[in-house]
Amino acid sequence: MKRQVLIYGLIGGLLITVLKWTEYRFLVIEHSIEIYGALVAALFAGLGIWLGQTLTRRKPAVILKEVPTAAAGPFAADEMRVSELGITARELEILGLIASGLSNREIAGRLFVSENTVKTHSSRLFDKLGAKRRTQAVQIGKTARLIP
Amino acid sequence: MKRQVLIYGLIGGLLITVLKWTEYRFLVIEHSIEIYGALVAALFAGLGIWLGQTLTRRKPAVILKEVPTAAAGPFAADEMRVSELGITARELEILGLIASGLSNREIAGRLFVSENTVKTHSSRLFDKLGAKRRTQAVQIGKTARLIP
DNA sequence: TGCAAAATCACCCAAAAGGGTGACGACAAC
DNA sequence: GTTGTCGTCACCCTTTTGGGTGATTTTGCA
Repeated sequence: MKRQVLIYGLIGGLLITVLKWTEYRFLVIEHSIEIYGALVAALFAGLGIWLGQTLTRRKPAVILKEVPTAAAGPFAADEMRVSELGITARELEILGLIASGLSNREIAGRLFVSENTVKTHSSRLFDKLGAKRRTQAVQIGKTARLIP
Repeated sequence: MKRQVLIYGLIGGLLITVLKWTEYRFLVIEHSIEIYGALVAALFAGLGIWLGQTLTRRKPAVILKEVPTAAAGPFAADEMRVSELGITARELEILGLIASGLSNREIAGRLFVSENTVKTHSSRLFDKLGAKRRTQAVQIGKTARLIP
């Protein structure tokens, strides 16, 4: 972050210098306001694009859409709460498989990983959900709309 | 969308007008190139930012927030299937407690019976449901509408 | 009243689940 | 280059769960 501020400052100074130079340069050539303006415009347009991309890079645009449950359409996990709880995609996946009644071994087989890995994931999952048992994790996950 | 295009057009026209005005205004006042440049710079920086954000915007993540199904009155177990499977009231009660995430010990405490009793009940329950685990029993119970 | 079903409990054993720790590689971010 | 997160896996140990067997008491109903 500090480096960025420094770089911005340097670029600013450079720009001012360039501007001063062009100013003197073109002031003697008279018919230059248009060119000058275009130059500045192009320059700052580029800077603006770069700024826009840089500063807003990581913020995902989220549109909340309320939908009546009605016909129980294709379920979509409440990403709000998922990220709130810091639950990863893998953990959510495993929560779903637990909810469908699979044992750790069966989950491991289905995901092509070791049983220990499944246990690690579920451990961390229970921690994040505040659950002591898989049944409790399922219950919490359902009321929090993490799983159907 | 059409409204937005219109508004953009209007803003553009307005900007052009303003620019023209400032151009004439400042051209007579001589020392105005800096102000003019700064204005154009700020303008195009803003435009650049807008462009950067617009052109590189990710598809907005649409989160479907399901509204709790209206009413969905007090749950009533499907007695048809209960009697079909030969599930007793006590067993159904225990299935509900299992689904709510309680351990056998906690269920025993809540029902004022021994843990062994709970285990026998749940054993017979799993047998009747064809479940090997409590999570599976919960899943089966839910799809069979034995529990909410 | 007597029987069958249901509910209760105990004991043993095996399997599954869970807690804790440590480690490693991949990968993105700063 | 360093840091942090994620996913992966192993090992050890405890708790929970489930299976099997047997037994006693309650209860609903014929």
